[in-house]
Amino acid sequence: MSISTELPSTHNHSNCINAALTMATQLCVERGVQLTSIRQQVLELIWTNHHAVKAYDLLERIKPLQSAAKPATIYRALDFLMAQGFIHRVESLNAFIGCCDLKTAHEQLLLICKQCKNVEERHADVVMQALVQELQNANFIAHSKAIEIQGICENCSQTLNTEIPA
Amino acid sequence: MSISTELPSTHNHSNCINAALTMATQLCVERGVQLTSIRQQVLELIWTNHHAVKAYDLLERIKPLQSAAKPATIYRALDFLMAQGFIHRVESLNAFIGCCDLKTAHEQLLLICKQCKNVEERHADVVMQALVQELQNANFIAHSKAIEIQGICENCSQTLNTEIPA
DNA sequence: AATTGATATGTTATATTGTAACAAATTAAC
DNA sequence: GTTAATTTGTTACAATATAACATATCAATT
Repeated sequence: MSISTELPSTHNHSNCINAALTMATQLCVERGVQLTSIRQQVLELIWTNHHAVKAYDLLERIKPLQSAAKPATIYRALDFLMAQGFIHRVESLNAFIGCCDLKTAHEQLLLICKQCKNVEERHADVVMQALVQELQNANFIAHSKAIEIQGICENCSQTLNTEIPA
Repeated sequence: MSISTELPSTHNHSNCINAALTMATQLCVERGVQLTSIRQQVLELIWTNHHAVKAYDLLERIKPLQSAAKPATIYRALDFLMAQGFIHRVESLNAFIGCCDLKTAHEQLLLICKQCKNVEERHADVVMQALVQELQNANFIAHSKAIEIQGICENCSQTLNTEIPA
């Protein structure tokens, strides 16, 4: 049995990378902050695919480019990218993904596929509105919201279904 | 300025502890699994209050009772207690809390107060229903759901409001 | 161009969180 | 009582993250 570890073939990933980098560059100019080469390299490495990436994997991957890189190098870049909203931390994986929606910067739903490791970010406005209402009911002042769902994505469950004989 | 780190005075915490231990004991009998003394002690230590507790803090706290305790001692007990649904892992804190709702065992909303460190578990049925619908829309098969909100709880924001002069 | 202040990076060391692997002990079932 | 399964002890280490301080870079002003 083969297992899908890819996104649908309709997905042209270079579009994702280009859009993210262009947008980040533009926003940094607007905000008067510096997208230094280390920060840009880390952002590009995170955007290698739609998997969540671990800090120490980033460290290994950046070493050919930045031979002096140490853990702090990566964590500082990650802190910057998170502060700017360019990436998300996936709490349940201790890992990081690129943010797919830099314009609205809503906090969103993360669908984490255990099979292919892709993480999909969804708007889920209905869920978010219900959540905001519930937080009001609780008189809770939210600073950050993380909704992380672990399971099997559509693509993987279809692949499994069609490849396992009855 | 004083800062509240307590629950409202209406809260009688020994009720929480007793209920949790009684229920856990009963469920272990029903399920034919062993609530050994280590496991029970860890569960009690988690229920010391409504804060999320870190594994290594539990290790320090259990040492007077179990002098041979090592990290694995704690992590095994935590694994057991999670498998039985007696505790939750708080992903965004790398910490653990007692589950307040052993009967229904719904996955719930965690409200994490940065001020007093208490973690409140809420049913939030509307949110959960919206979430289930959204997951159906996405054709995502969920195995676990974590909704973790960081912020300031009702009690702390009231305390702050009344104690900071205008 | 030199000075300054702010920001970013280099570097070392260490803290924190979590697991693997195998031996020994305990418990439950026969 | 013997056996099989489960639990615990123990050692070692892997993986994740931060503290602290030195150095370098950059941009704005003298």
